[in-house]
Amino acid sequence: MKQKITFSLKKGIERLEAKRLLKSPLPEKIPLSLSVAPQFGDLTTNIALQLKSEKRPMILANILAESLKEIELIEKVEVKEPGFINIFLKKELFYQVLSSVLKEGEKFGSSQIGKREKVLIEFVSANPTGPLTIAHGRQAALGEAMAKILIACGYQVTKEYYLNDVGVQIDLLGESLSARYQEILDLPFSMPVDGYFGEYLKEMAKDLKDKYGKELLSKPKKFFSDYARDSILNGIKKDLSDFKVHFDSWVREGKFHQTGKIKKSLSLLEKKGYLYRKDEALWFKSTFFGDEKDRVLQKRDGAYTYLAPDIGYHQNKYERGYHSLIDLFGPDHDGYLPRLKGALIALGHPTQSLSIIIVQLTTLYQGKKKLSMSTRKGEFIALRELIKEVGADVARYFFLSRKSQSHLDFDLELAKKNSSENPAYYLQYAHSRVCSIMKFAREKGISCERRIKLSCLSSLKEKEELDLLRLLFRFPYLIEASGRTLQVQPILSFLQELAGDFHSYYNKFRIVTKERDLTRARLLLTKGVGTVLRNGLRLLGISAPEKM
RNA sequence: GCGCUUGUGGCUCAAUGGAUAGAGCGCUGGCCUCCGGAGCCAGUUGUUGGGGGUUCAAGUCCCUCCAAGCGCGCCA
Repeated sequence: MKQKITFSLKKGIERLEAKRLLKSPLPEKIPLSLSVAPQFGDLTTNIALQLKSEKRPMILANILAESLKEIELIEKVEVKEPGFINIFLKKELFYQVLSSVLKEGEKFGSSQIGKREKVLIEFVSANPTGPLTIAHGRQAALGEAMAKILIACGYQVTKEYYLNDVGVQIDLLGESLSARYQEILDLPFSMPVDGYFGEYLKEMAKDLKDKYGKELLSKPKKFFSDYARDSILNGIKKDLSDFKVHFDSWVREGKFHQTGKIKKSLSLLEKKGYLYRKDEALWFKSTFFGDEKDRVLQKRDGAYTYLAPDIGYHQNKYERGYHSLIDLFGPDHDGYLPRLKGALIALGHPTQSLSIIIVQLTTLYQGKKKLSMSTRKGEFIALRELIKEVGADVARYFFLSRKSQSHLDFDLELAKKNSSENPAYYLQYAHSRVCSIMKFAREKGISCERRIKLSCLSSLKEKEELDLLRLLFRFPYLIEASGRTLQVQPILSFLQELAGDFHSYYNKFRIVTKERDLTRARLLLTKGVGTVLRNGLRLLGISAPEKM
């Protein structure tokens, strides 16, 4: 429908051009958006306001509006000051939408705009030095949702977790565990200054003592760091699976050190002239790409900095055939971006091929008290505790109901207290209500499972019914927009509106009545609403229960 | 000090530069002999941090000031 309208508008504009009414070049894109309020129709365009002309926008708008009236399924076209063109669609179109919802089922809302393009989305990637925190939970919820949305838009998506499994942090982790082990054996011990002080290492040390007694005292450092790393990693994997987040691929940083990939990327940079030596270290000219200073890639002692393997890793993503990369990072990485982006541009990759999304922190409150979140100091609320307190669905709802660049305040007490009146349940309740109505109808022997007759839908005449149909009509466009902008939150707002309208409708009208055609039509509408709710919730990773 | 992000009812947050700034929580008062009351209906709450500017149109863009969070290593 949208395509037909933009096509017609385009032709209209070309005619204006031919009459030499325009001063500006033809616009590349015709803006056509879903209207914000019912009195402005279903679709609206401000194109007449954007064209530069000697004529007033209202005049242009009227000319363009004329040509739209020819299109099938358009009820009427109105032009409003200062030059909006508002398009009202016919009821029949909405009946058709409902019938495609019912026909397509769980596919409704999907599209092929991604053209099977390969996309790699990397998120969480927490170091295996401690349990996942709430901040990681937010990234996990967002990344998982984005991936599902992109898949629905027809992209080939790989979800990847990059594991920093080597280096100073892991050494420190091992030393910390080793110290805790000595502590629990009542031997003198000293924690490294920058070590990890969380309770989880004490517990791990206790496990070691229970299993092996004093046997491990002679083990080398590497034993402790490997042990700590692997058992924390197992914990992370379990947390993720409890949070219903699944990764297609796990990549270890260690692999890049071994295979010489880092060296290869660096020599490529060198060939292009972006590297130099100073003070016995190897530097990258990141200032050339807008960074505040140049960065060291290889230290005086020959070891790589964090940046070097990361360049190798990203280069490797491109080599694996991905056209576009998405990274979700925490806000502590924002100063880091210019160097990474700079390096990838230096390697010849188009700047638009890399989208980096900074996911802001979540500040956790217990009532008025702010809880700190440092993994090293051991002060944090683990994701698993949050899930235990409020459940995975509620946690997801909170994470996704804010746009990613907003700081999010999460009051644990409130979330617990309000658990029975939680906004997350509002959506799920609407879905269960749909299921319950369908069940009621089935038990009464009323079936609407057979072939859908459009003629029966014409009994849907109430304003509330048409409004619900309008919402169903919007859904596919919303998913497309979400796939383009990587904004997840609008889907949640939409579902909230759909659930709200359905709840109101249910309270105002009876679905199952004595009139057969009306009942059948309303049941189909109910079923369609349920399908869209379920599809939307699935994209967000929130379950859609049939009963609550 | 510099950089990034944020500032919207009492609280937590929405609003592709568009038309009357919306939800939830809270508070007040109503609604089940009938498809689930985890719901619905009505009411209450706003100089969108302050000040300038751009635009037919600014919560949204630009400048400036104020406030909060984060970041400014040959750490990761």
